Amino acid sequence: MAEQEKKRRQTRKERILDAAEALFARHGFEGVSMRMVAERASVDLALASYHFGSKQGLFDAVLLRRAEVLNKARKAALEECQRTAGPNGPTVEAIIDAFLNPMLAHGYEDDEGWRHYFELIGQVNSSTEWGGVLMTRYFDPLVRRFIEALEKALPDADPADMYWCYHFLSGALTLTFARTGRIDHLSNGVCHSDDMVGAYKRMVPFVAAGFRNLCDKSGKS
Amino acid sequence: MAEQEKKRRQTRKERILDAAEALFARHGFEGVSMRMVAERASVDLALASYHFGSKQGLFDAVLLRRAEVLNKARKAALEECQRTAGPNGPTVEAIIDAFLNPMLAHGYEDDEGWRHYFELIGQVNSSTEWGGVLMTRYFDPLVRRFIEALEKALPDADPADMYWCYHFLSGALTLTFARTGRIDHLSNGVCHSDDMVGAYKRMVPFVAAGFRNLCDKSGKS
DNA sequence: TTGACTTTTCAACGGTTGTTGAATTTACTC
DNA sequence: GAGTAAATTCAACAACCGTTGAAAAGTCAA
Repeated sequence: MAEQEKKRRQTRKERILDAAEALFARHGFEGVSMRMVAERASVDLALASYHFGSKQGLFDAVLLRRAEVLNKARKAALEECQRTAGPNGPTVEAIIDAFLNPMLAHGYEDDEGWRHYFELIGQVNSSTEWGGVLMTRYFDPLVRRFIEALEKALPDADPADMYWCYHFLSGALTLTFARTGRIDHLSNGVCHSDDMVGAYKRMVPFVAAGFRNLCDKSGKS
Repeated sequence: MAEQEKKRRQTRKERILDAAEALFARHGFEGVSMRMVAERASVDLALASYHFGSKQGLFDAVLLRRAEVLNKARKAALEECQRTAGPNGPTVEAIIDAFLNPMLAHGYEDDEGWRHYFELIGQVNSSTEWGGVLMTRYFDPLVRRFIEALEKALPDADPADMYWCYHFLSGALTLTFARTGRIDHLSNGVCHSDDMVGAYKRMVPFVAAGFRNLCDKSGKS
């Protein structure tokens, strides 16, 4: 009973979040009006302000909602691959896989919400206005734990090299999952933005090779 | 005389372009008003509409202005490295270097205009709204020539692998040159977004190793 | 200086923006 | 059913938006 009531209450609120997510992803923060959100959510204009305080509050709520889910999934994947690893800890590939796989597990096909969310992340991540603060607040704490794991897998790596390598990974990752359609045009249909499995299977060895080349001093001259 | 007059005419027009470039880079297309541009350029509001037709026309002009310069520099660098290469053509590293070096040559330090431009490119590239069409129109024709060169350096590569590798490169590149400040926060000051030389020196071997790992079948099992 | 032209300014248009206070409806407890 | 608080609607605010037509200023050739 209280369940049914809660469902109803969340229905409107989450409809607003879903609508805002889709619109912010496509048009950016300033390109979306509260009226567009309200109309898409089939809701009165004033309701979004009531629930989230302001347009900025709505934007933050959209960003935070799935960040928590994704962080939990990544944390679990990292701990899992650390538990099943040998005495030397997980390999570079296994750590990168634990970082990427949770995104694929939720977002690689039907789920419209996650697709919009990654589209939004792609924009926020490469925005000077918000990229420096929002991404830091939401994702960096866990990212540091992934980098620590990588430092164990690549013992005598220069920390600066390590951070730059992660930065390259971050750029490739967010652009790919944003699914902008660029690769479709460039490749004349040979590759598809929506082929997340194909992208994922190539991204892991690509960045792993990059990490190894820069951060693995043991096998080099 | 006609020179001096032309200087004056271009002064206002280019002041508008510079102002728009800086503002679009930071706040995006919708986040900038013609009044903001006019004020920053110390110019009447109506003048921007007069010179560029519309806000969209101004945006396109900003994007196109330096795209032409960059494309010419890249084209020259590619042809130069092909001319000085051996009979087998240039190496992967040399081709990637020809792609990255022109950006560094202009934008790695003082030049405020180029810094704003790369900041803008970072946003446009990862935008679903414009990334698919604008970047294609302005940059893809030359990108295809770079990919052709890479296909000669990596003869038996799967074209799909090649396009995905370039896509990863594109993501890493645009994010890095956008200088969002993310890596400063993440690394607690160990790395700096403004250290373009450091980023460049690491990016070339990073992506070259990725290309080799995916596209070089000759040396693998 | 006259005349033709481009550039710049001024003022204003209709339309959209985010937010809010008050009124209304809904949900649930006692 | 009365009472309470949350949820939703309505109407309106002042501020800002991009664009434009007409007037003014500037430029240069003849």
